[in-house]
Amino acid sequence: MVIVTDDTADNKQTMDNLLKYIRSLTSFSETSWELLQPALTKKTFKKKELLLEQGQVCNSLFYIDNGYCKSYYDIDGVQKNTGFFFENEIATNINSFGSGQKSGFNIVACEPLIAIVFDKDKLFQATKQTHEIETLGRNCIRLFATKQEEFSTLFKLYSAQERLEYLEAKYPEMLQRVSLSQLASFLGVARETLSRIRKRRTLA
Amino acid sequence: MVIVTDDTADNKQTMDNLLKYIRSLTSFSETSWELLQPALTKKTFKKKELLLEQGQVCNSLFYIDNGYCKSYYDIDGVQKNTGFFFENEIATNINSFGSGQKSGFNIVACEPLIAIVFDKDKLFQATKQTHEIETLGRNCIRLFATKQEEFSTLFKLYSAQERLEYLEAKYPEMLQRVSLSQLASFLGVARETLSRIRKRRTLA
DNA sequence: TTTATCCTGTGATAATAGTCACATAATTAA
DNA sequence: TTAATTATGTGACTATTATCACAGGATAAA
Repeated sequence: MVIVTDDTADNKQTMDNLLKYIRSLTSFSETSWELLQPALTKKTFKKKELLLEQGQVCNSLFYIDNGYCKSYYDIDGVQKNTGFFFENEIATNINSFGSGQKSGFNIVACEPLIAIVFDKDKLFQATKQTHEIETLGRNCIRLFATKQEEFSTLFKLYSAQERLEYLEAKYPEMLQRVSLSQLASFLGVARETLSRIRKRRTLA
Repeated sequence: MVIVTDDTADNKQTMDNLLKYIRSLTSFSETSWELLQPALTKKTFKKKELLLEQGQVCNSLFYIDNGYCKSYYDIDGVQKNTGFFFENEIATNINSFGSGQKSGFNIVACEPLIAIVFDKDKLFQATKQTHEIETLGRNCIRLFATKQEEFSTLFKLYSAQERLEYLEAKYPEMLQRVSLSQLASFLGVARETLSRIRKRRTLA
């Protein structure tokens, strides 16, 4: 028995994953998919490799096929994490991408990463061809907005411990894959504090 | 000299404001503007009147022409503010509007409010007619996402005092128009704490 | 394997923020 | 105008979190 595992087959799988993701968001014809192709490039990143660097303009959307990445600000040499992006999510700086302003944060691969990069200019070309691509874009941004709103609300409504419990309930994968110190930064608490909160919870 | 101040003139002014706002976001032809009309209704709200109620599905976008409103969660009878929306902003629950899920929060007029309501179904009809309306929608959501991201980042990067200073620098209008106790909730601190932070700052 | 690096846990202490109580000021309604 | 309501300031005290220091464990690289 021969199992095909060459690059071509891998690429096909990755592209299939993306199409499946897209179709989970909106109806998407074969024609739209063909029109979208010129905007797409498969790309791999090594662990710790930057997808986006602070000070640069973000001209890409990154569909995460495998691995995960995070966004972070560098504040006086300390990394403050603001988001984690796993499989079947889009990572980007939506503000920089949309407005052309410089990005205030970095995006870095936390594991070896397989992504499909959407080129902004080519995507906008494709967008003009069909409503489906435009609708896709709108839905992607809406999901992004919803998530941001969700996390910003977390801080207004809940204590650090409640925020942790929320993530445990709603994003268990994040807890599994992200280290305590990385998560602490995202939750806006010191790692020591998160360690103690976790201990309190396992005792109680 | 006769100054025309009847309803018709008022409506025209409000509509003109909206068109100006739209054209600040994207190019928008007279044709698109005409196509959009069926989706629009001018509406006024009294102070404390609800634009959106928790548990209802949000089927509207509210362009704020005059006055301001806020979004808040009711947690055990206590109002926790999550957003303020002033003139030339769009207030809505983007998640509920986009997904059809019930809203988890309320939106209420904090002053007598003049708004233009976008009806969802009619807006979607209009969206199919021209790319410009779809692009407008995408830009509105992007602005919304950017703002949510900005505020959620605030909590991860800054202390309560730094968050206040950020608002003072970037959204001075909010400080002017929103009372201390309302703002405290938005900043995720007790009103007493915000009062003391403010005192510390005026002394220093 | 061995070293180096990173991650986690924990004590001690300081800083920050929350809660309760109450006085006063400001605003709104009668 | 007066009364009622709402908003703010502040003291006292408690709770939570940050910071520093250091030890031990896990992981990765040589």
